[in-house]
Amino acid sequence: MRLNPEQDSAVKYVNGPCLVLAGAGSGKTRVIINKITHLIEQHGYSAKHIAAVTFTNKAAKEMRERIASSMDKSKIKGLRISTFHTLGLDVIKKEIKTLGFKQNFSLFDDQDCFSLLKELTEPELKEDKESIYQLINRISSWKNDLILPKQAMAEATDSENALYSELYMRYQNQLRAYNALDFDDLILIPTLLFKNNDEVRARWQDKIRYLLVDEYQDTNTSQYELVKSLVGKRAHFTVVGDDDQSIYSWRGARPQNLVLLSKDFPNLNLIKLEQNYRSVGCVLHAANVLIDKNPHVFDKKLKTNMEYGEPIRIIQTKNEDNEAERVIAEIIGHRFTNKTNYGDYAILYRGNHQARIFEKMLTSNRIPYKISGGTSFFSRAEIKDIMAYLRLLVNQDDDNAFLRIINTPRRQIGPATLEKLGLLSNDRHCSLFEAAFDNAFLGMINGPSKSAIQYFTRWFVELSDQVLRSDPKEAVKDLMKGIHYEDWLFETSSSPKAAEMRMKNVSELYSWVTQMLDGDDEHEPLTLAEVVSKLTLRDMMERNEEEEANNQVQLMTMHASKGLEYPYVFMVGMEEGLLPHQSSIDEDNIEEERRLAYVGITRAQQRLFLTYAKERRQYGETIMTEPSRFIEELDQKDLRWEKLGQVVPEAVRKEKNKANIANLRALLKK
DNA sequence: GAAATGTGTAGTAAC
DNA sequence: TACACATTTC
Repeated sequence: MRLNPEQDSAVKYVNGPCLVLAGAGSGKTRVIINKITHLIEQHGYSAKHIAAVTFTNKAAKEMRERIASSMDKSKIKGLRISTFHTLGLDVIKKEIKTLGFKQNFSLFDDQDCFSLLKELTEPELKEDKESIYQLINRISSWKNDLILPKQAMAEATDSENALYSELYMRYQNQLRAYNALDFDDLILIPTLLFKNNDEVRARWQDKIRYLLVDEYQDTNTSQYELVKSLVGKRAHFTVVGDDDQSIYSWRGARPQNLVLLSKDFPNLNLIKLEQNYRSVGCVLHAANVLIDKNPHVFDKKLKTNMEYGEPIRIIQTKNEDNEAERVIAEIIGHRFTNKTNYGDYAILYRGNHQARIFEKMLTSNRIPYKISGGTSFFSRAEIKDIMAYLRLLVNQDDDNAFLRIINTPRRQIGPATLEKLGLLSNDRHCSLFEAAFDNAFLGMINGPSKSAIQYFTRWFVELSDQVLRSDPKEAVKDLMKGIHYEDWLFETSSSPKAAEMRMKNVSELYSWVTQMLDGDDEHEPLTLAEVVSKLTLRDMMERNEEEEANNQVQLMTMHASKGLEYPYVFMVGMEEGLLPHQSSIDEDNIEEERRLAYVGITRAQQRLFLTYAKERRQYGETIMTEPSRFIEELDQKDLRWEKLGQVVPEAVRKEKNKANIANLRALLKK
C-alpha cells in the first residue's frame, strides 16, 4: 500500500527531530516500519544503529513481525525493537561494571515489591494494606520523576511524606541488599547513568543513532529524559503519539511530553496523520463523538474513506454468564455466515478477571482462543515456585525467592528455623542464604532441620556453580529433578487432574527456559540470568503458535489492545463501575476511562459489539448494574440496541446448532 | 513441624 | 465465590 503525503513526509524526514501526531488507525506503525526500511535502504543506516521502543511486549512483537515480513532478514540483524524496560535492562547489563552492581541481580515484580515493603514497614504501617499500596505508588512516582530517596526526604514537608521518603530510603537499601531491582529502576538507572556519565552516554549515542518511539504519549518523565539523553544534540529521532490514546497516567505517563517536545527541540517537525484506514465510517464516527467529550491538547479530526458500515450493536444480557454465552454465539454464527477465521474476532475487557468466564465458555464450545497479557499464568503458585527457584539459582541474595521455596516442597525447615536464620542475617548484614552457612546459626539448630538446610544450601551452591561454569541447561534440569516437584504437586493438589494441569504449566515454563537458553536462528542463546529477567518482564519469544494465531479468538484487556486491530470487536462488560471503572469514578478520572473506551472502539475495522449484563456477581453476591455512560455518549443513530426479551435471531440460533453438531462430529471422529 | 480448619478480604490496567 | 492467611489440632 502506498503512503499518503503526510505519511511519506514523516518517513522521509530523517535529519532532525520528528513528531508524528497519529490518530487511531492512521497508519503510524506503517510509518515506523517504512521509516526503518527507509533509514536502512536509503540513508545507509545499519540496523544495529536503529532502535524502536514501544510500551507493551505485544506491540513490540507485532512490530517485529511486521518488519520481518517487509524486509530481508539479513538486513535487519541487530535491529532493536523492544519495550522501554527491556532497553533499560540491556543498558544495565552492558554497563554493570560501571554501575558497580553485582553480575546477577534479581528483578522484582510488583508482588515482590509488595512483600518486601510489607516486611519493611512492619513497625510503622502494621498490617495496613492500603497504606502499603499508597507507599508503593509514591515510591514509583518518585522514581518516575527521577527523585532519589535523599531528595525525597529533603523535600518532605509533612509528616506523611517524611515517613514515606524514609521508607523509600530503606526500601532502596533493602533492594540493594537483595541485589535486586524493581521495574522502575530499569528506566531510572540508565537515565541517571547517562545523565552523569558523559563517556557512557556518548557510547550509547553512537550505538543508537536513530531512535523511534511508539505511543509517545505514554512516556513518563524518566523515560523522556532517557530519550533526550540517547538522541543528544543530534536529535535524530521520530516519536509517534496520540494524546487521545493516553491511558497510562497511573503509570506516571505524561502526555504533556508531546507538548514539551516542541519546547526542547525548537526545530521539531510536526506531522499530523488524520486519515484513518482502519475502521468503517460508523465506528470511526462513534469514536470521534465519544472522544469529543474530552478536552484536547491537539486538534485533530479523523476521516475515513471506507463505507459507513453496519450499526454498532449494543447487546444487553441477563448476567455475565449469558454475556459470555451470547458473545460466543454471535461469533459462531457470524463466522459461519461470513466464512471468517476465529482470529478475526477480539473480545476486549477492562480487567483481566473478566477473561475467565469467556475462557470457560470458549473451552466448552471447543473454540480456539488466545488470551494475551494478564498475570494468570505467572500468578499460579507452581509457576511462582519454579520462578523463585530459578531466581535463587541466579542470585542467592534474593531473600524473597529463598523464603518462597526453602520449604516448598517440604524439607523440614519451618518457621522456628527461619526465624533464627533471619535474626542472624540481620546481625551479619547478609542474605539468608549466606547466613545458613554461619556456624553461629548452625549452632542454634539441630536435628533434621540442620541437615536439611545444610543439604539444601550446599546443593544449591553446586548448582549455581554449574550454571556459571558449565551447563546452565543441565543445572536447571538437575534442579527440576532434585526438588521432586511433581510428587509435591500430586501430594498437595485437590485432585490428580489438578496436579496434572499444574505440572503442564511447569513443563511449559521449563520448555520456555530451555528454548531461551538454547536460542535459535533468530535469537542468541541467553544466560540463565537473562532468561529469568526476560520471563519476569514477560518478554519471551512466543513461538509455535504463529500459524494458529489467525484461527484463535483473541482475548485481551483494552489496555493491551492498543495499537492492534481486528475486523470484529466485542467490548464486554460495558457497565458503570467496570468501564468507567469504579475507582476512576471515585477519583473523578473519567477522561482517561473515556480514552480507554476510545482505544477499544477504534480497534474495530468492520463491526463493533458492545455488551453489558443487567446483573453481575461480585464477591459472591449479585449486584444490579447500569450500562456504561460511554454508550449513551455515542451518537444513538449509529447504534442498534438489543435488549433482553428480544429473541436471538433465528439464523444465529440455527448456525450455532449447526456448528455444535459439526463440533460433535469432529469429536466423534477422533 | 505439618495438616486441618477457620477467618477475612476482595489486585483496574503493564513493564 | 474464591483465595490467601491465621489459628488450631495432630
